[in-house]
Amino acid sequence: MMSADEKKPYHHGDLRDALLAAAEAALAELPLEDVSLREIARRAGVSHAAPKHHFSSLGSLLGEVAALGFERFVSALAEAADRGSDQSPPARMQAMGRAYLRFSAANPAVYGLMFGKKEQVERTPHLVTAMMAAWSQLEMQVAAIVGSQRAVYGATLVWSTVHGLSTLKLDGRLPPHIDPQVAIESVTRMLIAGLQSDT
Amino acid sequence: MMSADEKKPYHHGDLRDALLAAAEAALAELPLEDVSLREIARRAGVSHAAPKHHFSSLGSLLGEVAALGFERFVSALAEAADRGSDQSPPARMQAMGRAYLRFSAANPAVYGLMFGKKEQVERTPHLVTAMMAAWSQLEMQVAAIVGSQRAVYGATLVWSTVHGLSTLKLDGRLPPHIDPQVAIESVTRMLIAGLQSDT
DNA sequence: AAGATATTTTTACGTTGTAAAGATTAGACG
DNA sequence: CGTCTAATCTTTACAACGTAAAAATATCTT
Repeated sequence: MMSADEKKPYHHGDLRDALLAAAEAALAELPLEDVSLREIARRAGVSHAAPKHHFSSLGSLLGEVAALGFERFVSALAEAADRGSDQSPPARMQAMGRAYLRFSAANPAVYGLMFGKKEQVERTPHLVTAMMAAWSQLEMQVAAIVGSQRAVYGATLVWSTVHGLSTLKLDGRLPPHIDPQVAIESVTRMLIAGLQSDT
Repeated sequence: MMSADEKKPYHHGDLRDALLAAAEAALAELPLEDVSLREIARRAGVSHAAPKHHFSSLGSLLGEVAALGFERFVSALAEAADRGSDQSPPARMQAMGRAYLRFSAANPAVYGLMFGKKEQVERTPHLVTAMMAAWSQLEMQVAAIVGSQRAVYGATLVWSTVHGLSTLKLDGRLPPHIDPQVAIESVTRMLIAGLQSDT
């Protein structure tokens, strides 16, 4: 008995989810370097070695957090695309660009995990499939603009650009006189022009 | 007496440079997470606390390494631009894009430091000025294509894209069927088209 | 030559990730 | 209903880290 989503079925509670939640909370509050296994365990109210039975290492825990991040990420972009489903493909693309930047700004630490800022993030199978889903989503949107032939490198262009802008901003590598909110608009505009010009 | 750039003026040697060299060597051989202060000191043949008098912390040492990296980076791009000084601005731009990717591929760890992959990299004054020099260089090249009016956001587009492609590649976030060597060509081509289309 | 100063080592503390051994409790089975 | 087994959690332990302070050593100045 005792279905998986009820609250305290076991000895202490279903620690696995509690640890993932604690990890996300820690990531939201602390600098990335301070998000340790022991800190996460502390927040979940268990001893520092308790996570061992649910995650073989800190890396596998963070890998799972990154995978969940990718899933929320895909949802956020899909929602943006759906909201503009009556618009032209380029307009949808621009909406997705905005949503992308909004996600990275709202979840800087998780975004960092997703894109490999922390070395020790394990490539969980879950993470790999979530990454692939994100890529497929983008490629489809780009295909609607340039055709499936050129979608691969078109998607590479788009993702590189939006990811680059996000990370430059998050890591403080953008000159101070540049407003990312403004930048994303002009950048996506030029981006789409570049896509369309490619015969 | 004893000018600053002569070799062994002090007690043990000029440790400062030795530490910087040891750090770069360690970065070239070890995963970023294993590049510790103690490991660097070990390689320089001194005790683990010796660096304290030359660098107040690991972060300040790495900050200096990043600054030196930016200087080599600027040189590499400048060389690429100079070699094509008889070509059109767009062709120069493309050459710089190639050089950019080549640098990041040849110095992955230092590149990571330069762009904030490791949290604890201190924003040394030296680092800040080196970063600004890199930005100015790019902005000038872009201005040659789109005019100084639109150079700011044009440069943002270009840097975002090339940085994004570099990091996606270095962090293994690019789908396996994409060849970065090929990608940089088509990406810069579309990029330049996008720049020029922006009226 | 001797004192002052800069440099390096030794020692120490609190932190981390991970492993192994011990305790505790839930679920299965008789 | 009681006992046994296996999963879960805690305790304990170890090697590594960054940083600080104290002790030692060599250099520079006078």
